[in-house]
Amino acid sequence: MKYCSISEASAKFDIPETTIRYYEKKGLLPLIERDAAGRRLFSENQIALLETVICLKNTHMPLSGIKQYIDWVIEGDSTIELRLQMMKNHKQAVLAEMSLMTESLKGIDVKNERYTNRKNKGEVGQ
Amino acid sequence: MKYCSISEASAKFDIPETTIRYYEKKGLLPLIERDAAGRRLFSENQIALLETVICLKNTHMPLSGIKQYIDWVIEGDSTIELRLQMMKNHKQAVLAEMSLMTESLKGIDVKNERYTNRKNKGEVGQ
DNA sequence: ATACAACTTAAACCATGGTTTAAGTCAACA
DNA sequence: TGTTGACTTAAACCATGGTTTAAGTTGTAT
Repeated sequence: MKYCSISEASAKFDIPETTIRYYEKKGLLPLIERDAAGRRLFSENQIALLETVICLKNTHMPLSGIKQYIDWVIEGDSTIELRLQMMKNHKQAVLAEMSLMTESLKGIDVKNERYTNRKNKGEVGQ
Repeated sequence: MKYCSISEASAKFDIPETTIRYYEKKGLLPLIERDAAGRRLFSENQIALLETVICLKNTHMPLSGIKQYIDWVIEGDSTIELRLQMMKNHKQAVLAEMSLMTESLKGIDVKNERYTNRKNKGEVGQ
């Protein structure tokens, strides 16, 4: 199996090494191996897990939630139903958040149009 | 003109009164009037401004950015171009963020499908 | 008139998600 | 051999976005 260093993992996902160490300390990246000098060695499995962590982070799951998910991964196949349910709930939350963002963007656009109109008409206000 | 109390504003937008006071303190809600007892009175204009603040917050603009925007609103029509440009940039940032969220959701889905397959096939792994 | 709910303030406190610092270890190259 | 650069650690520090606390004022209902 191919291993990679923390600097390679950092470059691969464009996140600081400090953040990777922080995630490990928080329990989001368990079971990372070390070389003779104590340096982290990321297996392909660990890289896949880190990618999952990043996907969950990108969709605004709190680190505590990500940790719960990772704990279930470590626990094994008995937790697959729990994980699927968690992901289902999370996906709904993300879609709701994106809806809110879309609605809020619309609200902002409405004001922008007012500005643009005012610019041409010389009105005053917010 | 119709005025409303902090509790009415709080109810209208479903945000805590403490948060509204915090926003005022941070300069996001300037020029709020007071009654004889020193209580906040929100004019329709203020309510519209609060709605803008909330739209910007919902789309993850930092409070410091929202304050800049509000400062420009207060400054008057000479800042309309600046505001339009800011909103244009912000909108691009929000669309990029939503893209990343959508991509990350896909990444999560791929893993979920693997789980579902494994559940049926009895494989092992993340 | 008195009790209650709703309001006021400034300041301390809190959670989240990192980042920075200080001190040290190690491998490889000149 | 020594110095350079990448790595290690624990712990302190930081920014953001509020929330809570403590102490006090006000308006309305009984």
